[in-house]
Amino acid sequence: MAAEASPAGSLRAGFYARPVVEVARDLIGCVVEYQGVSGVIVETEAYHEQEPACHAFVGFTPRTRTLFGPPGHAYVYRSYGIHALLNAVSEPEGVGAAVLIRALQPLAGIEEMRARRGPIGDRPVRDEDLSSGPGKLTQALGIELTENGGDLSSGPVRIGPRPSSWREPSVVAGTRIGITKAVELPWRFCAAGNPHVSRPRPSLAA
DNA sequence: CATGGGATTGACT
DNA sequence: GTCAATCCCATGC
Repeated sequence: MAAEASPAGSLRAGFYARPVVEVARDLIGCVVEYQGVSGVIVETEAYHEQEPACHAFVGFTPRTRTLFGPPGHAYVYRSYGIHALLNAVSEPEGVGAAVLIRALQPLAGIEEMRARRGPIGDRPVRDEDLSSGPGKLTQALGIELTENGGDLSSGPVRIGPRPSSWREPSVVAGTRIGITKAVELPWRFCAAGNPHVSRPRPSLAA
């Protein structure tokens, strides 16, 4: 389904209140914006409380509180003690599920992203490496744990519909990255052939 | 209260 | 290819 915009330019809450795998696929091509810096989503993964790779698998705890809350809110958590990872809470309230935003194609504020990200060693970060990973994109946008729980249609972190300049992207599915449980589920979605997708690139077509 | 494990990244052999 | 950094929080004693 096409992403429906509200008058304010963000996605409607109902967009997220659907099966999380559908939301993950449909978020490809949508825009994440934070304090004037933005990018088009080119890679996502779905997580659901009924499979063990999802944080919500353990049930309702202080950590998973946001995951069980209303859809259309941000779930931001720290990974490996270093990186903040951004998710969009999905499914109806009471169901623990979210879409991990894994990569963006920079849209606005590219120099600000480069300043936050680089340099690596003595070189500036290449455009295709600015936000080609879940930790990279939150660093590039400046998103931290304080944004956990924010409303994605009215809060500081916003997700809006596909830019009019973008055609509907061709989406490729594959298995999720960096997990040790439920590794077989094909719940990773990427914009086909897009250079801003993280490694490894998938090969299966959806 | 102590321990252990990450939905990652970048540096290094 | 290997490996460490470093924080939150779930789990177990």
